[in-house]
This record gives sequence, C-alpha cells and structure tokens, in this order.
Amino acid sequence: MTREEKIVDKALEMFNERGIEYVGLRELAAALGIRVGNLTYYFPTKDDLVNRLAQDLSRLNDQLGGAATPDLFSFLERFRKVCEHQIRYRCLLLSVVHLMERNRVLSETYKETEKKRFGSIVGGLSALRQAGYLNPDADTGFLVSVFTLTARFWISEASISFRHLSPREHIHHYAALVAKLFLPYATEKGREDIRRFINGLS
Amino acid sequence: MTREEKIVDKALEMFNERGIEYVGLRELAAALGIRVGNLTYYFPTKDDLVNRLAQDLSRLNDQLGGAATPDLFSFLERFRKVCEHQIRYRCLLLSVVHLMERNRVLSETYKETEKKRFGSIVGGLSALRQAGYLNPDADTGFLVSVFTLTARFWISEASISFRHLSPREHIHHYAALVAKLFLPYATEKGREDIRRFINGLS
DNA sequence: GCCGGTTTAGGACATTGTCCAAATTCAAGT
DNA sequence: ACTTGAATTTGGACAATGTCCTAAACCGGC
Repeated sequence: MTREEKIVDKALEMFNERGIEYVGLRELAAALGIRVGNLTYYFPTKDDLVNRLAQDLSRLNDQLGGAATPDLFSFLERFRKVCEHQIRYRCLLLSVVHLMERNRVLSETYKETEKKRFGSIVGGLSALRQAGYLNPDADTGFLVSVFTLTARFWISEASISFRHLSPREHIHHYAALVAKLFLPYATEKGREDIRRFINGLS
Repeated sequence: MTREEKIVDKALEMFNERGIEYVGLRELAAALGIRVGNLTYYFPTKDDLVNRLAQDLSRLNDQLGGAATPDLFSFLERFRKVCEHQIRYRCLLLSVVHLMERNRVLSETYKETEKKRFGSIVGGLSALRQAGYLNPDADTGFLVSVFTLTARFWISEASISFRHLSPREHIHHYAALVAKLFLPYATEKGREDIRRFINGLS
C-alpha cells in the first residue's frame, strides 16, 4: 500500500466520520504520522484530495455496468447498489452543494457525469416502458426528476432526520421509497418486480 | 432601522449571495461600515447570527397559518408560498446539513419545528383524504416522505443543476413536481385541484 | 454636568489552507 | 563505490478565519 493510498484511505475515513470541512490537514497528517507539507506533496490542495475521492466513487459506480436494465427489478437493484457506494463515500454527498460551489474541477466533471447518468436513467425508463414494465402513458419526466432528487439527497436527509438508524435501515427506507414511486405507473408485470424488490430488502 | 436590523439584512443578503461559510465577519463588517468587534456585540458568534435568520424564516412560515388545509389546491398553494420563503432564506437551506451538524441550538430547534411540521403534513393529508381529495387507500407515509424530501432539498438541487434558471422557474418546476406526485392518489375532485394549481403556475 | 450602562474600536489569539526552501532519502548510471 | 538527480520529507511562514477581551466613546437620566 503506497503512501498515497494510505492518505486517500485515511482521508475518506476521517471525512466520513466528521465531515470534509471539519477535518484539518494537520489532523489528517497527524493521524498518518506525517507532516502537513508531505500531504501537500501528494495532493497540492485539499480539493485535489477531495477530487480523488470523487473520482474513486465515480469509478465504483461505473463498474456497475452501463444502461443495461432489462427489467424493473434490476433497475431498482442497481439503485440499491449505488446507495451502498454513496454510503462508503458519504462525505462527498453531504457536502455536494458546497463542493459544487467552490471546487471548479469537481463541479465540471460532476456536471458531465450527471448529464450522462441522467441520460442513462431516461433511457432506462423508456426501455422499461417498451419492455412492458411501465405503462405507455407514464410521465417519465416526473419519474426521473423525483428519482434523481432522491438519489442525490437521501443521504443528507438521513443524516439529519434518521441519525439514530443504521445505514442498512436508511437504504431500506429510501429504496422502498423509490420502488413505491414507480408503483402507480407500473404494469402488472412491473408491480410484481416492485413487490419482489421490496420483499428482498428486509 | 436599528443597527441590529441592518446587520441581519446585510448578512442575509451576503449569505444568500455567496454562502454562509464563505462570508467572513470582517467582510460583513466592512460592507456595513463597522468593525468586527461591533458585530460580535450584537451577535456574539456567527452561529447566533445564523440562528436569528433561521428564527426569522420559521416565523415567516408560521405566519402562513396552521394546519387548516381545507382542499388540495390550498395545500399545494401553501407549499408554493413556503418555497418563496425558502428562496429568501436560501443560504440556510443550502447549508442545512452542515448547520445541523455543528450548530447545536439550531439543530434542536429545527428538529422540533420539523417534527411539528411533519405532524401537520400528515394531518393535512389525512384531512384531504377524508374530504375526498385523495383516495382512501392512498399511501400517505410514502407521500409525506417524498414531499418532505423535496421541500428540504429542492433548492439545493436547483442550485446545482438549474443555476441558469430563475427562482420563479425553479418554483414552477418543483411545485409542479409535488403536484404530479399526488396525481395517482387523487380522486377526480383532487385531480381537478391539481390541474388548476399547475395551470396557475405559469 | 456628572454617571452608568450601551455601543464601538482595535487588536490578540488559535486555527485554517496554502506555499516554499532546505534537508533528507533513494535508486540509477558510471 | 561514488555521484548525480529526482523523489520525498521537513519545518516554518503566510494570510484569512471565528472568537474573545479591554479600553475608549457615546448618550440619556439624575
């Protein structure tokens, strides 16, 4: 394990624990047994370190495979997996608003991947409709909007309102929420997938 | 206009413009033509100033009246008005996660008012069901969850993804979103209110 | 006209992210 | 084995931050 990897690991651990903006570089360095200047050798600025974490999360999500969502169950299951990744990098999502405001690099790459992700969701829903999981007249614009809002901020709301619950319970709650979102727009085949997904959560 | 009011006004203006954590007390003081120490006379800490703003917003929302939501249209209209208040105090909502983590006073009062607000929404929906605007079998737990998530974070998402649009357009988008959320669970009478509300947005 | 509380000024303090120059380590080349 | 040059580490400087404190100025009531 290289020193750079150790820095990334420890940073992620401490950022998740106490929040990105509340972990000083001096604390991080002390926890690693090195000096601050040494930290800035590998990551010239704190933002560079944060960008690295964001890149890691993005790669993790990309590994989940492309837009191949043959059925509604897989679509929901994919959302659940993304939620697990988000928990591992929760510090990023809890600070997403500030990061987008101040960190230009992150802001542009995030916007790019979000655009791609958005397109993939729209395509996925339209595929689900064609495959007979969603009603032909389902308002996909509405569904995508609520879906992306939830995917972005569920973890923020959980940190505010459900701090006493475990990550597993958080995911359970919000995954079920998204599943129920599709319920009124699903065909009988789709409703079957939704029931199966919700039953599998517990 | 007392000096204290001037401070609150200017602080809100600058916080909204550039974000709470990125406006230094020295800048705020300079903009007001006073010294930092003078600022801390009225508000010993920055958090005290933020708490004051939160209190003002809370009062503003309370002025909208209690849980009296006789029909679905009024319920949605009330949401729209809350959105307008939130825009006036948007700095608070954009930092809500960090504020809840660090500011103990705000955290407790917020939790209190949110609990009250939550109960009022649950009661409102149940009243709408009894009044024949929502189907008897509507999943109010689901509706409340999505509704509160949207109410809390729509402005954060807008600041990230729809920065090029105006506040009016933001409200239009998210108010319509919430309205559509109720559509599948509404009776014919309820759908009529939803249509009327959406038409009135433009 | 003085007095006591209110308000203002100015600076000290520790902490933050960033930056830099010197010192040290280390592997490759001769 | 010795040298060279790059990679790494060190320690401290810097400006900016939120907070705190003391002394000065103000100002209305006696």
